[in-house]
Amino acid sequence: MPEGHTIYRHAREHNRDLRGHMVRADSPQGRFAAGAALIDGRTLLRAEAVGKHLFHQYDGQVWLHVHLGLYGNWRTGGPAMPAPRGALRLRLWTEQVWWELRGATACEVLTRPEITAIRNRLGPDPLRRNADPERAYTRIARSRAPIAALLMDQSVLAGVGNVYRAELLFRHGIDPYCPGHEVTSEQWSVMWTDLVALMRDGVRRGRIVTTEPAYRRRSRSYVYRRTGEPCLVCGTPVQTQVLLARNLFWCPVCQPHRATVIADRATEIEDGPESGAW
DNA sequence: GGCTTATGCGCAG
DNA sequence: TGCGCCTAAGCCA
Repeated sequence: MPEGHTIYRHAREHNRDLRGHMVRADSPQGRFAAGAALIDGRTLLRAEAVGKHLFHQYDGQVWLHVHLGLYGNWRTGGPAMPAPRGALRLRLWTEQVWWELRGATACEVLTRPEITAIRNRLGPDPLRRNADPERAYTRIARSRAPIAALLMDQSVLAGVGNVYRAELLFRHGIDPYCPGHEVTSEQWSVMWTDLVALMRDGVRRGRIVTTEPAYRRRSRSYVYRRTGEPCLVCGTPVQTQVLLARNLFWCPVCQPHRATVIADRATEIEDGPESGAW
């Protein structure tokens, strides 16, 4: 599931497999033929994830930008490369390994200024060590938009998708419709710390798991895609509503309207007997 | 095997 | 606001 943790893993694996190697590239589907021709035969200097964006830097000032969108996916294997199947947008390979890209929203060769422009429009990425949570909070604190919408806005926060959004709000007892400016600095600080831990855990596992161990056998998530099912904590049916064309999931009891209760719940979770697992 | 739904985002209008 | 992307997991038969 391509939220930030997935892209971060891809970048890490591309560095492991391709960095420092002369990389062959083609586009059996033909849609990226010109771009693949530009990459073919160059050495990968570095792969890097920023939010949900993946960048490859090749020698000769050639940059590849990939955004998986909803359907995109990478597959890998090697050394023998299989015959092309389906709409295969891009293949990258060396003597030892191959990578296949299908269904991506964006797959393009860009110039350095274009790469910089993409990076500049992204908010802080919780998976990056130097990320500044205050940059996100500045946007949140001056917005009347629902916090659920702000968390998905990649210019506020980079790498968070629908799953982390829903689960983070549940874990902190926050009503998804709480306006950004009602979220206090203290609350944001706790949420950010939790989000960093959740996303790092996602990188480690290769999947999103947000429930505490006590609930984990019943579900990997508290509310995401659990419409109508009982809330793991209080039993109330999980609610769904479409917000900005995306499904929003929440528990109306555990996520009361606004601030006061939030601190209590966050503490409860952090002090839980199983919290060491994070 | 078929059907439904989905993690995202840019674009048309 | 709704569509296109065109894959894959999860579900049902």
